[in-house]
Amino acid sequence: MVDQSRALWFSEGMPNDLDTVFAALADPTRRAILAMLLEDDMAVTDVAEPFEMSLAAISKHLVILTKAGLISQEKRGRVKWCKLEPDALRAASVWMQGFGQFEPVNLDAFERFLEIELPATDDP
Amino acid sequence: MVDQSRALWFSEGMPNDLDTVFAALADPTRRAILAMLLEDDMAVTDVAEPFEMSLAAISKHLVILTKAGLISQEKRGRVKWCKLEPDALRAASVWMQGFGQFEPVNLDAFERFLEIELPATDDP
DNA sequence: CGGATATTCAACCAAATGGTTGACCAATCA
DNA sequence: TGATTGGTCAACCATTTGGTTGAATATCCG
Repeated sequence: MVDQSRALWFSEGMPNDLDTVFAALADPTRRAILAMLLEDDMAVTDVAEPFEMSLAAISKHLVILTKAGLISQEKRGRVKWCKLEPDALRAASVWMQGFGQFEPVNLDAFERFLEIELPATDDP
Repeated sequence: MVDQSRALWFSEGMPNDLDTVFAALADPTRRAILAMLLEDDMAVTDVAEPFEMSLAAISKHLVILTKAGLISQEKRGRVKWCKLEPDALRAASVWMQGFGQFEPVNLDAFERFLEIELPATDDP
């Protein structure tokens, strides 16, 4: 027999912020933005530059990332700077590890993952 | 200056299966189902029982979880058994850890997390 | 001041999402 | 056989999502 309370605590009540975080991560454009911000803080226009969609669309994506707590935005002068806030991933990461019980993953693994997924952009 | 290739490898090309996994995790009902399956394999009807939605709705959620690879379904007789497939979380977990660079998370942390999030279901 | 730059707002649109209901199919049981 | 149980399918609906365009709002620069 299964503990049904598990179903309730997770599906009821206030909008779990895991909803927001996972939903934010479900879009490849937003994950790409996060990957870019991993290297440096960026202005909105610069974030938008490599993408083929409008600035307004990117602006919306940034709002979603901000609401999820995954980035913060600070306006200095007329430019708005975007900063990665990796702590927002902690709860989600903990949640996932609870299932996977993976061995601790290190940065090397992440780099390998990037290499595998990366199409040949070094020789354009 | 920022490496824009990072934006492209992530947003272009075939539908990244991180899309599917994160989208699957973004719904609280589906996370609840996964949590239930953490304890035991279950038949579809039993999965549906604690929820207030129709069986058909749950059936759809299970399809989504299956497509994401997060569960597998095997039909024995007239009942279809659902089994957690935690390996599907690995890629997503690696992706997230690349950002957070969290200290290794252990099961204790997960248990604490469950306790915190759990409303008082012990005294109904 | 006036023009350019940075960003958001508002209205709109197509497609995807999450749910419903009722019919349907398969397997079991009496 | 016939009724019941387990589960999906199909059609439908409301809402959300991800994008567009064009106008609006600041801010900086000469």
